[in-house]
Amino acid sequence: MARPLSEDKRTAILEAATEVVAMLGVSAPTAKIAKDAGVADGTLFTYFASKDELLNRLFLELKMDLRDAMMTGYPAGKSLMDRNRHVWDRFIDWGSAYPSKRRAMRQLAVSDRITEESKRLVGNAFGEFDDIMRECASSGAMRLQPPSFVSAIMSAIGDTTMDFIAREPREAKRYKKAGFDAFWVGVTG
Amino acid sequence: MARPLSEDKRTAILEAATEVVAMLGVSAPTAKIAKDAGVADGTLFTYFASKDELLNRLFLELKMDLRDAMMTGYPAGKSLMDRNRHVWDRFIDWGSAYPSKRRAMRQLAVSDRITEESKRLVGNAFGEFDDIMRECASSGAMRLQPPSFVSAIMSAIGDTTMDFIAREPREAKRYKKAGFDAFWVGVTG
Amino acid sequence: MARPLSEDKRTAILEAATEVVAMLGVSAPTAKIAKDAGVADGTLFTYFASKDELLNRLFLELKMDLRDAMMTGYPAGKSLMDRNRHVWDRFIDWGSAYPSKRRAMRQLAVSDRITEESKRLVGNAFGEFDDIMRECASSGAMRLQPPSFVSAIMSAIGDTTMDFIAREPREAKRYKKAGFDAFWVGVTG
Amino acid sequence: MARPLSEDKRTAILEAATEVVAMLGVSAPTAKIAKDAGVADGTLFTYFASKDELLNRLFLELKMDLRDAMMTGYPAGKSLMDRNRHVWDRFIDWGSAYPSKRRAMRQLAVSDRITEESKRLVGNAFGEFDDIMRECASSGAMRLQPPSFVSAIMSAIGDTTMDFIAREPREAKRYKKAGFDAFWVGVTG
DNA sequence: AATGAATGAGAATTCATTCAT
DNA sequence: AATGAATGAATTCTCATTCAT
Repeated sequence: MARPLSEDKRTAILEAATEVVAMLGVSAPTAKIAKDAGVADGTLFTYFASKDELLNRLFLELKMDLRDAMMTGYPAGKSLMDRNRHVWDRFIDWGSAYPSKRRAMRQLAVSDRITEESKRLVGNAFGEFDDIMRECASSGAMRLQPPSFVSAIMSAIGDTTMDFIAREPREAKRYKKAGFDAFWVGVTG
Repeated sequence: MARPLSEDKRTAILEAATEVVAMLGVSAPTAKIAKDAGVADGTLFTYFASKDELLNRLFLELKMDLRDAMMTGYPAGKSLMDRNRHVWDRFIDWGSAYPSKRRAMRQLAVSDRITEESKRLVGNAFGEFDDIMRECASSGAMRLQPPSFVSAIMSAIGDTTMDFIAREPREAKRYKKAGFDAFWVGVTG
Repeated sequence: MARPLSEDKRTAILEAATEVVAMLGVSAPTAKIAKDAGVADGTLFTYFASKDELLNRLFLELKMDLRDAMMTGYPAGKSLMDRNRHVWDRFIDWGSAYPSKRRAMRQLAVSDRITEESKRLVGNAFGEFDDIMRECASSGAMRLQPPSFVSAIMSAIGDTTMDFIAREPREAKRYKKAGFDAFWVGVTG
Repeated sequence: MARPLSEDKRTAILEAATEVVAMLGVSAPTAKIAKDAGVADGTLFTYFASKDELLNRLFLELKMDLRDAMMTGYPAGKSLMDRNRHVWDRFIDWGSAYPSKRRAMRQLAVSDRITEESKRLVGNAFGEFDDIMRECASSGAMRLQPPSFVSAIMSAIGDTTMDFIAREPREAKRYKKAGFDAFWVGVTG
């Protein structure tokens, strides 16, 4: 091997892609991504075989990043609500701290370029939340629903909450609490 | 007058656009839309000055269509929950009956081609739901939140619910009820 | 015949074409010409079979208009120089009075859409100037040249003169005289 | 560096553009220019950002080419008439030798796609002729005119002369002399 | 491996002309 | 005859991908 692939370049491409996709959607030109990443147009394709591969990979990395954020410092021994709130808080904080990641993720999620395989992989990676959700929904309105549904509802309310926080950052705390309450009461109540 | 602009053609273009945008996103080629609508490439532009105008108009029409569906048969005199459930049911039914409209609407909603003006118009048109939401949230976790937040949460949970129904149509009834309960309890509980 | 062609409409189209071609060149859209003329897009084609026919006809009309202007009040009995100056003055005055006609004529003249036939017709119509030019060039530098060459030189100097007058209208008189002198001395001197 | 921009390709595009614009005017399709230049459609746009840029650049290059031709071998020490005739001869020879360049230049000159900036640049480049023209016109009919007017008249007579030479190449010598005489006498006489 | 020029298949419009009304 | 909607070929420019250097 003449020169090994550089992890730095790969990361730079993914980071540039995050910004550019957040801004321009999935139709963002690879040339712009390459330029913002500080590499040549062609170089992008030595790291990702095609634009679709880049987008799918980006989707996965963003999702993993979010999952890691949500699980960091997970208070395994604490009460159900504490654990749930931990996940929720990390979720909202991640989205507030990295608005581009969130916007990019959303663009990718509705795009037809994300393969079923990618979605499956993400589903697996988020499987660990199913246990929490199962526990949450052991009684209440969600009692008979699959944990993935509960999980999706949390995600949906979380997204909405982040939208409002993005628009009114000063009310972040209030929305963050209200969103969680709506979810928690709705699911366990 | 020569040939008047044909309402049929306009509708055909919007319907074709709905399908094509649902499938391919906002980057769907106008040529494909025109072809599916059964008109010539150029004809599309006598009905809509540009692709952006078409997309914005489509967004508005879809939103109005949804609003009308939600308000049809609104049981003004009934209990808050009945009225709320009416809106919810119509929302879910609309999304289930017209999956393309729903998918197209979602593509448009995240796209940067929808102008602020369009969003404002939609906001106005959905203003009547604010009153309902305000009433819903007169007590409970959402007590101090703006009605638009409550409304957005209902929309988010509804979307999630429709996703699951689309994937498991046989469980439609169950998801529809569970989604509503999660919302209702979460907001009023 | 149901309704006779209207001379007014024909004239309106030609006048609109003059303005539009002056401004946008021969690639000016027929739709714009029609609109400015106050007629429908299709109507233009009942008066002129094609855009090319319109352009050629316009070219001819403009040239005839110029020729008529140059010959109006021609002082047949006066001296050679007086007659020549008359033609020159009318030429410059016409161009100054109708800058659009002049610009349109120039656009048409360099365009590949004017047929040889049109050019021939114009040549014939300007044939009467050949006699004058022949007389002018009976001695001097132009002695042995065809009158059409002398004529073309007058036209060229005239055009240049009009360009400068258009740019510095206050110096109109000076340029007009200087241009004539250059021509007259150059040809007869 | 990867493949450097090829001066050959750039030149090929400009040469193809010269021919095609001479033949079809400024509305000549870029696809035809690219094809004639032996490059792909898209390649044209890596050398020129837009068609307008290509046209402006072509205009400049043609003008510079003409200026260089006119100044090559300029007999600085010789008499005013000799120097003037030198410029004239080179002018006519250039136009006769490169009829496409001349036609293209004319198309561009009347087109509205040439920017004021381009015209200004050309004006500067031809400024050195002003000195010659000033000297020419130090007495005679043009005594009180700006050198640019004298220069424009030379250009106009030259153009006319070239037109006639193009139509009757056998009389080239005669027209060339007659044209010069008309100019020279007209300006200095 | 890295570069960026080269490619050519689209993409959104435009527009002369036709034709239903 | 007049209208203006309908047509579809043509146009400029973009962009994912390839490949010479």
